[in-house]
Amino acid sequence: MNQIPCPWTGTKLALISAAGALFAEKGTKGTSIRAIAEMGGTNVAAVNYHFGSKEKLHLEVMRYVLAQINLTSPATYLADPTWFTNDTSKARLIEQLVRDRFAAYLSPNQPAWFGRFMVQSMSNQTKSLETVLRENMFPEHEAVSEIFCRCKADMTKEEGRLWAFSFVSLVSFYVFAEVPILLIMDREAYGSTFLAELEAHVAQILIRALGLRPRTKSQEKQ
Amino acid sequence: MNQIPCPWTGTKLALISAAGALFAEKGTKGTSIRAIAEMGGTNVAAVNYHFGSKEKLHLEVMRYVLAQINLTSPATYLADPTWFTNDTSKARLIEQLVRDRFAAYLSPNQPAWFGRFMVQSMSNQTKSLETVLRENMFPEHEAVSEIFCRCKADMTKEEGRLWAFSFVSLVSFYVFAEVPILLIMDREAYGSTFLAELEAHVAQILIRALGLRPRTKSQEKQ
DNA sequence: ACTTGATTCAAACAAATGTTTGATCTATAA
DNA sequence: TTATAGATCAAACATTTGTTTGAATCAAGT
Repeated sequence: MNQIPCPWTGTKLALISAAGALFAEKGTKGTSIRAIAEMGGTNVAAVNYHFGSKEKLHLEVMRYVLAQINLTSPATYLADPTWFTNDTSKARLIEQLVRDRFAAYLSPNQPAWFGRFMVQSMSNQTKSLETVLRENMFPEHEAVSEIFCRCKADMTKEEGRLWAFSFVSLVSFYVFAEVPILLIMDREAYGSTFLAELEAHVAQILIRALGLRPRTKSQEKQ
Repeated sequence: MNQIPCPWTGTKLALISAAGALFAEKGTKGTSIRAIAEMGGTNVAAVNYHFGSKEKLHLEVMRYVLAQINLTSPATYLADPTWFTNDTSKARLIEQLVRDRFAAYLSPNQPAWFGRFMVQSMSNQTKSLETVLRENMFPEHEAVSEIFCRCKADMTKEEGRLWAFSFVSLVSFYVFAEVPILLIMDREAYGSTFLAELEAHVAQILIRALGLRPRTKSQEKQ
């Protein structure tokens, strides 16, 4: 059978997976190269051989995660003007954006450490972070801003950016504050029905705040 | 002159301040006791003498920050039923809540490391975190939930908790993602006028999402 | 079989880590 | 002054850290 071309295979992939899981749990500083090597089923020297250093491995894990989550690019929606023809359609787009994010970072289909790893990486100022921000996050954020600009009349570019921040914050909070949230809600983990509730809640806030005409009762039921 | 009673003085205070600033920047694991001692103007042994261990110092810094930010307890607003008499008043309460949070974590009056330190502490699961959560954050969150319950008809306790999460997320994102945000907005730091814009933006989202009657144009001008 | 280049490994390296020790300093009270 | 308890300090402790080294192993090509 044909092999899907993937830049991460064998030992490199094993190290990235191990490092990702450990970085997510204990932080970059908190996990040793020895722990990574052991979980990856290889030797202490492997990390420096394959990646050059611990920090370069960290950068590679970030790239790997961003490639794997395969978030539908907001620019895709932007290219289809039919989304912006009426309020109902705009509302559906917002729901879709929220659904995409939840799927990317909180879906049970994803390795559990994806979300926490990104949060850990975001909250520490490193060169790796700035690199990844410029490569991936900035263009994505601009696209989301543009979407919000088109969803509400008289919205400036700058206001659009603030809406994009609010959008991201509402979703990523459930990754960032997973521990306190689960403690407060008295749950072991995010279940799929709970995630669906959260998704609906977040989408509703944005849709109403944007002043998009809410769907009728019958549509809501469906 | 009378001295205000404060459990943190002298060397202990110097160590807490130094540790807080360093923890905020580099994380708990990323800062050494030696660095803390040097910045605190004392010796390496001081940390273990005054606090017992690095982790106990971390817990003490959390307690210190929560005591210093002196966030107006949401329970205070809850105790005054006049807030909930009409939509305009409810909207003012939401604005007040947002203002309180911004003042607590992003105001230039506060040491710059307060916010980043709390974010760092929240995103790593430690015993210290769980202790502080139970001591301070849980009751506070319950109060915020209750406020939201009273701001919108037919809101269940569980829905109120989700609203409280959304409220906290919208504000704390500007602390958590300070680095990316400043890069995107092309600024050196949060200025007071920019903070005012953010405050207004967040408050507006919540007020509109709650369906509270927006104030009239003349009131907005004022 | 031999060569070559890439990969793996055990061992060692220097530097940095959190913590402990025992002496020294300081201030208060007898 | 002397005694005492608390605070500070330089030094040392045992681990752990990221990284390097050089030999061993493997796979593929000639």
